[in-house]
Amino acid sequence: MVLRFAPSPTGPLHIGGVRTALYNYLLARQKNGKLILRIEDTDQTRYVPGAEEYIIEALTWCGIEFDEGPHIGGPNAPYRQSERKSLYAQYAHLLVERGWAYYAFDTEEELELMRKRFEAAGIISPQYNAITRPYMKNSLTLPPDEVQARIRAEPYVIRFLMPRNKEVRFYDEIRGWVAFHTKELDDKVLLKSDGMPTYHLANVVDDHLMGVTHVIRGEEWLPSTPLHVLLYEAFEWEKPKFAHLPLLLRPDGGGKLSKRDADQLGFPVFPLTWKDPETGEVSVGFRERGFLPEGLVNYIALLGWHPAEEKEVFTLEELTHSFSLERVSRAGARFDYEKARWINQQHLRRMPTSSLLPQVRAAWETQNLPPIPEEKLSQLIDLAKERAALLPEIVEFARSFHERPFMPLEAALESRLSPEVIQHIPSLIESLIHIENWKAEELENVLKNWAKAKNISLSKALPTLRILLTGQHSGPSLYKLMEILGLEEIKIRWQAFASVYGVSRSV
RNA sequence: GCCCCGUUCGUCUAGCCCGGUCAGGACACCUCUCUUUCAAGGAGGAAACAGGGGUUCAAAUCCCCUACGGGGUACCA
Repeated sequence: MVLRFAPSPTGPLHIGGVRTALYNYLLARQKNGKLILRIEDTDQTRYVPGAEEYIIEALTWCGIEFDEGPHIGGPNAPYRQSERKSLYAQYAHLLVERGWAYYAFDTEEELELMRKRFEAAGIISPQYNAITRPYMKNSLTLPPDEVQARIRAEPYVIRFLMPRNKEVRFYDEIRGWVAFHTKELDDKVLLKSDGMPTYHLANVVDDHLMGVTHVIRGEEWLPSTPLHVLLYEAFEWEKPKFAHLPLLLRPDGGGKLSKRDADQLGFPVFPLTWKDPETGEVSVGFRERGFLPEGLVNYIALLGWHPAEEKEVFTLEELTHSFSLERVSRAGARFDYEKARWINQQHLRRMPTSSLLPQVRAAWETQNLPPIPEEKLSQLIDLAKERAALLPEIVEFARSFHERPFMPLEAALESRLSPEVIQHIPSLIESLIHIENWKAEELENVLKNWAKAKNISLSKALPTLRILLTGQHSGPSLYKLMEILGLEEIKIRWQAFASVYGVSRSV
């Protein structure tokens, strides 16, 4: 089983592309097959610098690894179609020889003229086909000697000679039998005037040459599949199996998720942040938003595929075992950011703190936050990961805890303070000093005894204590937080509070 | 316009191929519960077979039509 992912380096890979790559990857791993990355850069006018590197980095981040590709080489090198350019012409000419294709010399203006003329005659969208072909300048209408002269003297394209009236049927692994009629299809250009192949020629030639057995791609390719099927026939090659994945739709369902939606939607559509080299525009990626690759991959796997069991949280490894094309659905799926967050949260909770540590540490440093001991950061991650959906929430929690509360407090926090509780804090500090076993459990005992002794309810005391110690009105267990804070820091924070709020006795 | 693909809770979907369970799960939402708080957790709730015709004792499931949505219709992929 040989599969491939064949993106075009015209910009950042969006999330739909990641899913296509993912499904190819899952199948390749599951069946012990081979996965090839092929760069389809046959349109030189749409080339975007950095796009290829982006694609590779993004897929690598997701954990999608290839067996062959431009970044790692392989027996089928080169893997960029621009570097395979010389290859395609001979195949195009072979088709001409076999009568499946022909030369065409029409200029862009002439094509435009033809369209206008036929439109005026009442044809809705004129194509280069059996009807219009006889009126155009090509090797089927021009005398042979003129054709030869033109081939030598001017640019030309090679077009596929679409059979007049034939039904093309093929089996789609997801949709079942699909049929098209050739009378609806046109004479697609196979080889462009710059010598580059179009996608249609290049993907068929390369898939054949690289031994690809399964073509898994987006649904937008379904309408051109009959052409590809005919090409395999014309070449007398065995065709691969086809599977066309449902599209990833915008949350409103109004079309496929596209690059343009990135900014308006309020959530990323790219795996990594992308800066447009032309406009300088920046689109935030899932990685930068704080998604774990495991979370993102898990979520997008679920868009259009459903596991046989009732389970939703999967590692990449588990996905390779559970995935199957039979359970891919046919209808387009809308991207639900809330659920994506939830899935990510599940992964965050399962992730050992030790593997979260480097990532949090990295974010900590890029934000130039005050130094923090490894041990303490680790303890904070432990507490925070249970309640965070995205990585930055952990960083933010650790930061807000590590930094001393800003005094005076904001009015909203101030209003939650209980003066009665504050009166008794000095005596609490006194008790804390005598604790031998500085652990959350012991702190809980001491606090409870203190509250009892002072005849104040815990539900009144704890919020006030939390605010003056952490500057937050909610968060993880206060006992645990106090354990991490330590006696000295608690004293310091209490003093800072007391000096601003004028509590007479301080410790 | 034409061609192709699609249509089950707000969303992702199970069930459809091989007609017959209160149409199941998850996210989000609501209620209760636990908790010092916010989350998380636990319990419960509301919520869908696009419409119309057939076929059948029986249809979400098979057939046809309609509507709606999407994709394609380039010397773009």
